[in-house]
Amino acid sequence: MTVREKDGVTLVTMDDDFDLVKIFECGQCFRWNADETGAYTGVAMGRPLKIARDGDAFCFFCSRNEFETLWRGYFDLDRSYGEIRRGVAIDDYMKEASDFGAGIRILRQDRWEALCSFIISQCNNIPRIKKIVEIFCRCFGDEVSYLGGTYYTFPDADRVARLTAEELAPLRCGYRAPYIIGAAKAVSSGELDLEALSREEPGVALKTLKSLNGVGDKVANCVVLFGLMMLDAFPIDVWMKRALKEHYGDRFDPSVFSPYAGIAQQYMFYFARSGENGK
DNA sequence: AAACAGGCCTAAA
DNA sequence: TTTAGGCCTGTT
Repeated sequence: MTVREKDGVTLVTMDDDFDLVKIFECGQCFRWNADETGAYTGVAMGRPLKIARDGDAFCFFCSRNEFETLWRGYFDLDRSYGEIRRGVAIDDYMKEASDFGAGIRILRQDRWEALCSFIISQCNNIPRIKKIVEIFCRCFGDEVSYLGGTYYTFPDADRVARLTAEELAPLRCGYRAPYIIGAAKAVSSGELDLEALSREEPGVALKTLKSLNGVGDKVANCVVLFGLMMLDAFPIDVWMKRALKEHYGDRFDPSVFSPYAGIAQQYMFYFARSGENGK
């Protein structure tokens, strides 16, 4: 990887898996959107960012300093996903799935945002999740100007903890509203310390998250994987259930992919969902 | 129009 | 420990 700043933007050449479309469309995040040129813009950790492909490099529309302090970690650029990808290709099916998903990386997302987003995700499809999250940020996040446009940060837990379910009505997120507020109160009060949780064993983190009302096994595993960056977590949704049953029968032990079961899961999930159009 | 969506909760076997 | 029904809302 080479990094150089030029005319106020940062150009990065990647020597490892890095596919913008796959990273942002594989279902792990909800706030990145492509424009007509294929460039993606999103907001994470309170900062907006645009990324465009530029020949064999990627153009990050931020200073080199911001790239190094924020985005390098966010995109997990110091881990070799190519190596992990080849490692989880344990059979013909996983070889096909991991080839198909080559370029995916797991984003080091904000912990609270991940918790909140995956609570919203339950029993919803991606377009609707994105819509709800966007309204949420627009209503309760902070306004940020960037490249001539207006963006909104993800509202922090303290802010959300002071809201009522009625105030969340514009989100049209239904029965998930009290779940969101409950989680916000837990985080805001300090009763739930996500930062500390990220240093615990995955099993402890899982159990702690599941003690929240509205957080079950699936959502908790997503938060552990995408929010706490524990790459061995293995969320199983309906797509994964189908794929696992079809290729491995009724019993399956994700520890065959350890310590990267979560990444294997993402290849499997993205591959399984690839038949769906538009969603 | 009724069923379903990237679940979860509760009640009941 | 597993299963059924209900839940907000939007789409098909």
